[in-house]
Amino acid sequence: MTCYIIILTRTFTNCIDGLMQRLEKQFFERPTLELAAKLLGKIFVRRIADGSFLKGRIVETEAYLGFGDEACHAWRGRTERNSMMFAEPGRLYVYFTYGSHYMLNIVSEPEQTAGAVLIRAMEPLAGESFMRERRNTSLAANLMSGPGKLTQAMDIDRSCNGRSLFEGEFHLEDAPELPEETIGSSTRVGITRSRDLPWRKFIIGNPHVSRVKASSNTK
DNA sequence: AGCGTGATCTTT
DNA sequence: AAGATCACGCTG
Repeated sequence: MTCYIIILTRTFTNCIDGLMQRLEKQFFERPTLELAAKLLGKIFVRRIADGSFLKGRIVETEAYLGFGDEACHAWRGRTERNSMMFAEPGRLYVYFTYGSHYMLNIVSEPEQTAGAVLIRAMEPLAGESFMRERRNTSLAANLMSGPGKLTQAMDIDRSCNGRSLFEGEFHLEDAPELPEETIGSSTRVGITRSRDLPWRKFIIGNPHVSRVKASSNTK
């Protein structure tokens, strides 16, 4: 009997998984700020060398726009570092900062228009032992609760810059749309220019959202 | 609250 | 060639 229930549960779970499709190109073809909110709850997936998967549910993002947003790397135009922000939506923009951290962004806006969504935090869903080893911590809420942490956990570095979410080792899995009242907005973290824009989006109350100094994660 | 870290960009 | 800045994380 117990066995039967387990099999039924498994089957049901697999069905649910089966219904959740890989996100295709059209999903990313929307304004960056809207994309930043719609990405919350979606599942970022990387297949690693041994064939297994690292998965994380996106719980915190920030929007960056080339035009009219002085906090964006591309606000003064194209340079060698920021050029991936001008690519077509659905590619990864990965850069190095503060002498030690890689930042993961998903490119938005049509080709030749700069825009991207910074992935700031994820909730680990698969591959946690791999992540624990890379992060050197045992606490789940410390694996991917920050933009530098999640790239370390998922072994994402400069070599991932420009990779596509529509082929190869990276993709996003769809997930049910979140109720609007579960999504919070705030100003972006760690910037000086254009600091008043409420372009940070997060899932209210989720323990994997990054801790920010003297600000709220509640609204 | 302070500091390591190094690539990138601006200014000389 | 030199200096400033930086979409951060860790220790204390």
